[in-house]
Amino acid sequence: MSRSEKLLRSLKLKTTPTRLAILVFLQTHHKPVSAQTLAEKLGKNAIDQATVYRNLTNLEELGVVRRVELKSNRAFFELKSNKDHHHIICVSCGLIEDFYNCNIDKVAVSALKNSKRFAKVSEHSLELFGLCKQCEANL
Amino acid sequence: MSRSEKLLRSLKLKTTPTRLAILVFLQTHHKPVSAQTLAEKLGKNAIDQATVYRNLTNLEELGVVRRVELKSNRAFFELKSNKDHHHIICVSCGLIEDFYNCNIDKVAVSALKNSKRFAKVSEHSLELFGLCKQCEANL
DNA sequence: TTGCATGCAAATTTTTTGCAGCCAG
DNA sequence: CTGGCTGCAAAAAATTTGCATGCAA
Repeated sequence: MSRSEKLLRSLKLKTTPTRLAILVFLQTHHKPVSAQTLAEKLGKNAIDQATVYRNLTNLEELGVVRRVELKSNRAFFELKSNKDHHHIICVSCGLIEDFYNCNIDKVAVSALKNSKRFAKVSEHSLELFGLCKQCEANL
Repeated sequence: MSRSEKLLRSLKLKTTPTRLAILVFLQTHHKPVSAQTLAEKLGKNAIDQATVYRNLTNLEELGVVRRVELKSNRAFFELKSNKDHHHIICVSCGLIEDFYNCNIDKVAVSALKNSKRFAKVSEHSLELFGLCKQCEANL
């Protein structure tokens, strides 16, 4: 039984080909993917976009998938990993890499200390935007 | 001459009532606003949404306005301030507060150090999500 | 068998674009 | 006067929903 299949079991979701394909794709591509890309790239007999959205939404609610905002009007999705990681994105070519060590705890504590109305921080989003070496060289 | 008017002058944009209204609104409400809200709330004779988007896009390109991602499919916009600030958002009621001290430089330097392909970081996005005291009390 | 999942189509929601007329400079 | 702005309407893009059928458990 594959890793994705086990995951579905543990989530008490049915192991359908579609769902499996989506999970495998996300596990293979270690970077955020748009719903559109998923709908297109999944096999020859493309999977319906509605199904893609439904599945992504489900998996997000179950805490398996994270919705990432990377500028543009599109939403991107990726598997949550145990490591709290973020992205560094090239504004010129769109290259995406992960990075770690965001040191958010200190920031969150300090933010709460300075706030009168907030009680706690449970999540955060953080993306860095810049230039990759190749794009910088071509400027 | 108002503050907004001066700003428009310095940007070499024409001082039209619409543009002025948008800027004044953003300067008054110190928090991110959706294009929809702007289009609705601006005076009795609402301003066309296309115009709102066009202006927001212009102002963003000119570096005056920042597009903020706050979950949901809508984009939010706010004036850029000289201070690099971020938001802490209540996931229950939507309350938004600003916070400062995000200490991004260290994070960026460390991310670049660990990356083989990236040359520099020029921007970043960071939002904290959590619960405000009131919502936590009502849980 | 039974209900969760899927495909298909259509509805929503959000943002962009074309075009003709208007107005600030 | 003139090019940049605007409103209106329509197009495009992104996401969600309804419904009948299909398939995993």
